[in-house]
Amino acid sequence: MTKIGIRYTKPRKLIFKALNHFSKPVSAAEINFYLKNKIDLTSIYRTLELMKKINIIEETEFGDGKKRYELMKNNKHHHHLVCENCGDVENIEMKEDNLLDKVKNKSSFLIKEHKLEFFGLCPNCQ
Amino acid sequence: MTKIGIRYTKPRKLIFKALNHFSKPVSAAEINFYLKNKIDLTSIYRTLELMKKINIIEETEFGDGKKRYELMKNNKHHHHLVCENCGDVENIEMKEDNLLDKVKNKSSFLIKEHKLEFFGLCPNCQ
DNA sequence: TATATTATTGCAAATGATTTGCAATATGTC
DNA sequence: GACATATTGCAAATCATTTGCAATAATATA
Repeated sequence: MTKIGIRYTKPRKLIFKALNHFSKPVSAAEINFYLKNKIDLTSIYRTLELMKKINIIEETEFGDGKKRYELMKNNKHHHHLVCENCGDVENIEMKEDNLLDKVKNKSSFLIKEHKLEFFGLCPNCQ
Repeated sequence: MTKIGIRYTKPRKLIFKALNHFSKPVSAAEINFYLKNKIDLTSIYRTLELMKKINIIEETEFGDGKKRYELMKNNKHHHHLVCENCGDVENIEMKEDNLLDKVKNKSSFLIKEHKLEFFGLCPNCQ
């Protein structure tokens, strides 16, 4: 009997490399462009889906109808500042335990994750 | 010379009524369904666009690829708890000045707005 | 009140992101 | 290296949203 498992293939390596290259959330199309079309968009989508499932990337949405993905470096979750003018993104980390505790007290939901994004103007665009 | 202006038409009244009926963010399709197809989807999209522009509704995304809209009651902005199982949504308000101040200090972005959403399981689905 | 002027609507078709089916290919195991 | 299975690329489908345009509705003015 042959073992089954997830394979670390050439396309997946490239997509991982691409994600690693960016330090901000990127769309499937951006990865595709960065990889010069070497990998089919479909495979990029499927790989991202997989990476999301095994929890090595995080998905974000900035409101323009495309999903963006980002490697979850050292398992630390962070938030984003998005420039409404040029689209530039800055990462931001913060202690948010207080906030989370507050919400957990207020609500009877069992909270698993949260998303916090800020929108405004980057230094260049102000 | 004829004056120009925004018209408060029948379709717009209905869409407003629909938004008012829901106490959570709803998609264009949900509004359309609620209004029993009386108003064309296109017009719903255009009206939502307009309402967003004149700042009477807020747009949210819960990560399933649809935009949702919600009336901005008494100008108070709030956040959401989304059940990952049944899709139910609970509104939540909180004092977040501390948080905002912190971010403003940490970053050189000029922050205009932010979105904060929580995901987990509602009481029924736990 | 009728008419003129401009805004808005509905329909059909276009677009853009993402997904699905499937045969061809690459991987890892024995 | 041969085999079993996972993965890929391509074409086509799907889903949300947008656009063009001629028909219609709303409002100001005669």
